[in-house]
Amino acid sequence: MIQSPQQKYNPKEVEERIQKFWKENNIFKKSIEQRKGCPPYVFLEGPPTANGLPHPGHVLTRVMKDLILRYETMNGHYILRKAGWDTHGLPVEIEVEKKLGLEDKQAIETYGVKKFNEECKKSVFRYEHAWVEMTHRIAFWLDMDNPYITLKNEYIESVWWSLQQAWNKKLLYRGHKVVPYCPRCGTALSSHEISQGYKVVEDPSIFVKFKIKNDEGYFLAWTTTPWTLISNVALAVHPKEPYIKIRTNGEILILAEQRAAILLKGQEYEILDRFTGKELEHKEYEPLFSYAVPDKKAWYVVIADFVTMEDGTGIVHIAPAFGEDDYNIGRTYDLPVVQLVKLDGTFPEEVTLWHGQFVKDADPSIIQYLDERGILAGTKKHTHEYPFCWRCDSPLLYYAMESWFIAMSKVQESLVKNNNQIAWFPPHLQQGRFGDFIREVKDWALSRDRYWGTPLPIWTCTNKKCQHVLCVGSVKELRDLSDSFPDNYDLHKPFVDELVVHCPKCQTRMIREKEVIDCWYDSGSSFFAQWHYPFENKELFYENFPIDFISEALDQTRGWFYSLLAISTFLFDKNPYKTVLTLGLVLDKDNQKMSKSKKNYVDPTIILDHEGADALRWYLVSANAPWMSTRFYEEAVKDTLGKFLLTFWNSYNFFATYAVLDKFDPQIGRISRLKRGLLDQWIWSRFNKLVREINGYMKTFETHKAARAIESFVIDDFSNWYLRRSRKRLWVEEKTDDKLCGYHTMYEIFVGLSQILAPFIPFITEEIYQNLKTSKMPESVHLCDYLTVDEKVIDEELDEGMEQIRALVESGRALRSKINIKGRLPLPSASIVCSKEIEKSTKPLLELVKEELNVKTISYARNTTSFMTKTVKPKYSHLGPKYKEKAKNIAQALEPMDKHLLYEQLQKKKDVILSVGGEKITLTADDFEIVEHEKEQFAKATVQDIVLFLETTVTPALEAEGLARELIRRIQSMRKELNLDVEDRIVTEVALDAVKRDALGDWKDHIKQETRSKTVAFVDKPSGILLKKWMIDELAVDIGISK
RNA sequence: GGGCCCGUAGCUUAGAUCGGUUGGAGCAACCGGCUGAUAACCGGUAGGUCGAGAGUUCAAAUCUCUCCGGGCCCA
Repeated sequence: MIQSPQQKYNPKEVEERIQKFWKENNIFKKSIEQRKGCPPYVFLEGPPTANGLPHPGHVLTRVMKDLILRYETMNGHYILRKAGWDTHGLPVEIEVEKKLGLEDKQAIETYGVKKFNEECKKSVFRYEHAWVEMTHRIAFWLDMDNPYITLKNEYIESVWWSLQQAWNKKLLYRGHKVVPYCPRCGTALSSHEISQGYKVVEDPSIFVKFKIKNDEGYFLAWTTTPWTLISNVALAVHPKEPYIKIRTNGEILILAEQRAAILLKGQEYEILDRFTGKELEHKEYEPLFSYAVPDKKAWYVVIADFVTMEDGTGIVHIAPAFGEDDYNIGRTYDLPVVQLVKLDGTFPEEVTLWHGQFVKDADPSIIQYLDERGILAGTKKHTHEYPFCWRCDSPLLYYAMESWFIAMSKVQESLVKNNNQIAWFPPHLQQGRFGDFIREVKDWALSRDRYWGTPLPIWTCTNKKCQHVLCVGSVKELRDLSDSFPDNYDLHKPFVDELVVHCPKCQTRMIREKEVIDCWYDSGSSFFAQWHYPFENKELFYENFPIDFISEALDQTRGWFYSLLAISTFLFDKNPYKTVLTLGLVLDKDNQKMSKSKKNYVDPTIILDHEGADALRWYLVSANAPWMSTRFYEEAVKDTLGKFLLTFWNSYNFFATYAVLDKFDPQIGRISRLKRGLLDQWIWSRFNKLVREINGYMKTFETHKAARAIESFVIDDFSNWYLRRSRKRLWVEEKTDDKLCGYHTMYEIFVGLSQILAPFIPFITEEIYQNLKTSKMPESVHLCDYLTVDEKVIDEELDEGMEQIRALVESGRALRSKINIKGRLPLPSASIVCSKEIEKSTKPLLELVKEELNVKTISYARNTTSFMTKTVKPKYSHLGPKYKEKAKNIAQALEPMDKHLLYEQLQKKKDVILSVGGEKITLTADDFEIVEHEKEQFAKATVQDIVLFLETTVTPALEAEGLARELIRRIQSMRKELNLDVEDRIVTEVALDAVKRDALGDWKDHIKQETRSKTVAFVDKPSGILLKKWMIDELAVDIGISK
């Protein structure tokens, strides 16, 4: 039996109650179990790190994931929803460093790596509770009891296995990576660390001459880091740009033509030769310094696209140890990596002149030295951004560090191929940001010289003669290689480093490479490592690969979305996921990124407490396309609550209140839909159209459009039209068929709405469903199947007719307001002028118009003639030039004439003869404009192809009826003021003007009935428990009512 | 510095793929009305250099270029 719902919607209370219901009845578990054996829809959770509090952005991601997963579950898919935690990485270490007051790596070593890593392990779950709580409150159904965790031995073992695969495929190699490095802290900085420390500084920039080998003249190069010249190994030019050889001041120089024009402006120079950069390739020059002893060919010209014509000379000095571009071009040309700078940022012994000096401090001295040797062509101050250490404020050096790489460039074609198999939402990312990235993919710098991470499983034999290197791919392998491998182990530093591992070739002790790996590799391995594949769960893995759906925010494009694809590509040569939904960022009210330092951070729990999870979810889903950034602030969620959720709740409340009153039972007396009235058929047709529309939008993740379609259905079609139009039939006391049809239709729509809305707003829909469901229906709305459209019930003609009817009603009401005739005053008739087609589609619904417009009769006409009259108006632009000064007199003569008669005369006789100042003047139709307007007793409104006329003559009878309605309304509002029950009966006494009293005689019974009065008496002095004086227009009325 | 996305009324937005009459809604404001479900509803009024400028065109919110602002990613 349907129960009376709460009048006020209290989100927190409803949500807590529903959570309890789900928990007690294991609904989440059942929603998965019940689909066992159904086609799977594989989802992979992008693991968050729980060492920080969840952010509104995380809420959005979780809401969107939940929406899609609930939707697909209801559509009959079996979906596992394993949670995951990302636990390694530098941010974790930094948090712990701060907490323990450790300043640098040395301090960590002193503190003890074991203790440090234990702290890290604790730290990663510091806010786990907050994450679990948030996930729970927004109702993201996720199996958080069995998450994958990247720090677990099993997880690490799977990662090791994959690294061994890379090793076996010869993709894992040791090389150099140029990183921003702080010489004081002795550590490389991650990109997010350096982005905090850019400053604008002024540095010396110098022009240097490099003597061409076996030829006269010099290459003129430019640099802002003179200290790197000592490690110079090449010069780079742009392949396509023109270069010139010139003679100026008795010197021969080569530089870019464009740059010469700017640098040597006003100076005289003679152009000796002209060529493209490409032609200079491999031309040799003499080194500036003799400190470097390269092991490979060096000191020649290379070509590179990154050379710009915006500054410098178009010739760039290359030192592969100190610049990423330099390093990459060095790899292309197999240049030596000359690195004449020590880790502490000073020059080593071989650089005799500046030995022991900090490189940046040595710049002036180097410049002076070059000048003395006559190879300095000029200096210039250069202002640019330069990174500084956020910790100690030292200038950072770009510095080539030894690093392990995965040779992604070798599988670039597969990456592109596999990317093309993925359905990207929004599509532009596939070939845009992401496609660009993988087309120019660089080798993945995998290793991090840090502590808290998956250890790189590479061991090297310490025997100088052997030097065997191996990559371990399982715990068993490692155990077999080592002495005394304990039962209790933890595959982190320092355990792995302390193991005594023997070389399988010479039995000498092997030492592990000290690094850990990039934590992006950890999370990118989740698609197999979550199952401990290939050591366990092989079948589970194959059932869940490739993944159907992943979704994260835009910043993951080159993060997790890439690391998954990269790893899957070299392991399986397959795209790991079929569909990826990229979400926009969540910004604050002013479109600014949320951050704690800016204090514009909105705490989601406040909104959850005030507006509730459903309002929050609905706002996030309906506000914007998922891939667009969304502003997030409480006021916006509040609007959503008021606009949509409360309307939904109140219409449900209205229905349920009456259903309870009438003891409506959905299982009794159901009337076939075809036998129901047109209004019922119409709303059912609309509802099915809505279902069709939603399913279309959900396929393309246009969740905002789906949400808005539902919103407009609920508010406009269902609440404001269907329910409003249905109110009267519920007020009837006896159980009419019409009333029953209404109840059944409303019931079916509410059940249907709770089902289609369930993935969006899981709480309120469950609340409604629980009250409405019969014992034959699934125990939770989340165990129902999603609705599919019933095309048969969609009636386009009815729909169109209703559209026209609603447009008519609207314009009719506007018309009444324009001519100032209140809606309560009945009018004798309305006429609709329209085509036969429109008549056909609107005729069955005409009763609605009649009631809404409060007219006695309504009829159709094909044309407007009987309502309009045509008149003429003198056309002064015509009469003026023709009659000059007489025109004024003509106008005067026309003035008193009946313009309609004039029109008719012009129609019949074609002319009109006037006598003006004794002169006869003949005017023809050309001299007039025809003006059309409605006859006096009609008011006219036009909607599209329909013209509506209201007859405005009010008879005394109509006036009496209008007055009766005015009285009813006032008595009703007094009932409301007394807070009476709908069923309560009252005694009504009314005092009003005697004439009106007589006129109202016929309406007394009607008033009695409408106001549920036992008696209605016209008296001189009304009595009652509530007495009120009213003014109805000019008429004073006193009313008294009592129970 | 480079790449990508975004910019429409005070706010939230439709319209942009494919140029075509006067750029639609909702919220908020104001005026009027209605109300025995509603924090609602109905009618009206006001509110727009469609981020700016230039170009293409008979015609640009829509196409092109430049610039400005915001965001993300990469340097």
